[in-house]
Amino acid sequence: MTVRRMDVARLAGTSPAVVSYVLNGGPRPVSAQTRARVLAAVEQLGYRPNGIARSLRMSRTMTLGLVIPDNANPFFAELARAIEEESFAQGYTLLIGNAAENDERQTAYVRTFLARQVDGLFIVPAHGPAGFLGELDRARTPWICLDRQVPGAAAPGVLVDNRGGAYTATRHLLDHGRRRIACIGGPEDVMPATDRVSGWRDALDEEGISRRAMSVTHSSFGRRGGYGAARELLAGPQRPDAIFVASDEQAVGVLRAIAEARLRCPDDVAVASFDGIPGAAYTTPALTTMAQPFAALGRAAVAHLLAQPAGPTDVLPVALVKRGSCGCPDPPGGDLTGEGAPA
Amino acid sequence: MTVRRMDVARLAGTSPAVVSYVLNGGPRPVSAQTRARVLAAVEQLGYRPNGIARSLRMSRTMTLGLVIPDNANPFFAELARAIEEESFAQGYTLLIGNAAENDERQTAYVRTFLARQVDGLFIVPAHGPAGFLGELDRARTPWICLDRQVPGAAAPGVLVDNRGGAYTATRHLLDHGRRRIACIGGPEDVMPATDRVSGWRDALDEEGISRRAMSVTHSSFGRRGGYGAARELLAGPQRPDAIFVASDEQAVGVLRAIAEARLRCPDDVAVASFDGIPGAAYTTPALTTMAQPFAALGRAAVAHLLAQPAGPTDVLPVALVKRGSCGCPDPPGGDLTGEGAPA
DNA sequence: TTGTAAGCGTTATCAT
DNA sequence: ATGATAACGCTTACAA
Repeated sequence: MTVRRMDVARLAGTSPAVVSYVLNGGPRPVSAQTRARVLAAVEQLGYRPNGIARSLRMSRTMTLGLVIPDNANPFFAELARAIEEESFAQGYTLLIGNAAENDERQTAYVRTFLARQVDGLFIVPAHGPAGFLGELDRARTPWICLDRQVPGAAAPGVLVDNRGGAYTATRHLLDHGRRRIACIGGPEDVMPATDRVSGWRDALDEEGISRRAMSVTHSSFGRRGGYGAARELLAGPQRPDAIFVASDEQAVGVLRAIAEARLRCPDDVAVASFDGIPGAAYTTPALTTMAQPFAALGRAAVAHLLAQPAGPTDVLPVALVKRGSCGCPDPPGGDLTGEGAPA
Repeated sequence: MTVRRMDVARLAGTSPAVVSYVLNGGPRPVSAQTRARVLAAVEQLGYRPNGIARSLRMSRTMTLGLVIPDNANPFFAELARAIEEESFAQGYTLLIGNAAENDERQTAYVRTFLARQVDGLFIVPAHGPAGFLGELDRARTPWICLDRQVPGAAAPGVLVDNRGGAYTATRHLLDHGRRRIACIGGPEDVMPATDRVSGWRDALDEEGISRRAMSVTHSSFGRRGGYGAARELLAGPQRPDAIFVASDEQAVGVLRAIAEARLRCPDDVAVASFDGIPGAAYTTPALTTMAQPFAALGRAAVAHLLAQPAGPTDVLPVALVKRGSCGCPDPPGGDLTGEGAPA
């Protein structure tokens, strides 16, 4: 059908194996003369090795899989980007599956990725049931969790310091003199969000602020969730003078709600959030946020997955990025952080 | 090594071929009894067919490849999302390669995707040289261009009505009574941007506005490019009362520049842009934009790629979405358009 | 209705 | 240094 390795061998007047040795640089030496003839034949015929056949033979595909809950969410998109970057650097192609917050799709992706014999699997478990675990337990494929841990399984993962980061952000709001600091968290039981709520609480506890004065609102992730939660919060009896928001994406909605309520940020209500997505640098005012180390996360994730045997769960630090929403001076033109490349 | 089809056959007391017939529902019928035994054996052994071997045999991988110039750009991210969605619906897995605006990476991705025997390839050609063409000409793999056309090759593609859309947006600005409508385009020679500049010019021509009064600034795509271009424009001698911006992403930067110049949008300077990315609904004010039909683009792209023989280039319409930046009432809480799902 | 066997294109292990 | 040949795991045509 297409041009096969044997065709090249024939044209070069040698055997198929030698063609492989030339193309793969081993494992056996080839005389310079034959090598030249082979290369010429490859060029002439436009021969391209069939990676599928190679994978079958080698039982390695040089492919990794990543399943994320929702690629419309900039945080996951950025995480995927970082992992793709590092995978590419390591010679792997990355398969990305978008579960769209749907356990069936999540499981379907794990299944097809496994069927495609990926060499490893990254999973950011969607909120809710984890049917994919059933697919994984029989398989020999290594896999790790990212961003969150899945309740049942004891798979290692790569996480960030959610609690400590939230503490730092809230502490910074306190340092700006804010005292009535509300919290807009994620859905009730989603892991990174609950840890962030804990960090916020730690900071207020330390300051001796009574728990009764601590307002926590649970909202879905996403701009809309943040918008809705903030609307209620701002219309309530005890208007906060600051809000710690569990994600940048929600914070974008919060900013919008503040503007619609004819309040000013940061003057009336200061805001600090979490994630450090690129878009956080270009809101008005720009968002003060705990930036996740995306590039480092990508490197850690790939290294962790490929490591044999797998090490314990990695916890990476997050960094406070001060911009206008907390009351710090708003850097002009957004800052360089997270600037998208031209296109 | 792992559990093979033959192991299942042995346990079920039948032949390997029958196992295939059961699992693939054909091509030959299997008695209900044997079918049950096979299924039980599959379940008991946790057998999962090896997709690589299957692909090799079938010379079909049920995989499509997509190469985009820059996945940090929300427009391409959204396009990728739409294509992934439709590919998944059609039973295909999508391989996404991020060229990072680098022709070498672009070519590398085309090469590896071809080596992996993808059944088809979508390419959004990066600005600049197109080394990937060399990889493609020998290959039998079908491929199409998206968003832009590549100068050399005569590959069909799926595009949108850039010129007409830009005309509509500019016309809308004129209808708001604006007359000094500047244009912030993309890099000099990038196709969709030049067409959009043409559409803007069409509208002003029609209105009888002299070409000398038409200010066009070329900037890189991305927020930073838009920000920089707008800064200069607003500091210039003849401040425009409206700006047509070639992409939403640039428009975000433009909005920021307007705010920093202590001007108000839309009162002092109205803005309309192009693409309809989700983020455009959550700026302050929200962006009036020509929305690309992402879902339809995804469907058209997949259908086009899989169609044999390939049809002519598709051109899809774009739709004016009126929000606050042009002077129309700003819908509260952003509108539903492009709302990210929770995560 | 079921068993057998020939490939798919590669790599690696034999001999030579 | 090189030429045959046996897998890798699957699908399907053909024989029984």
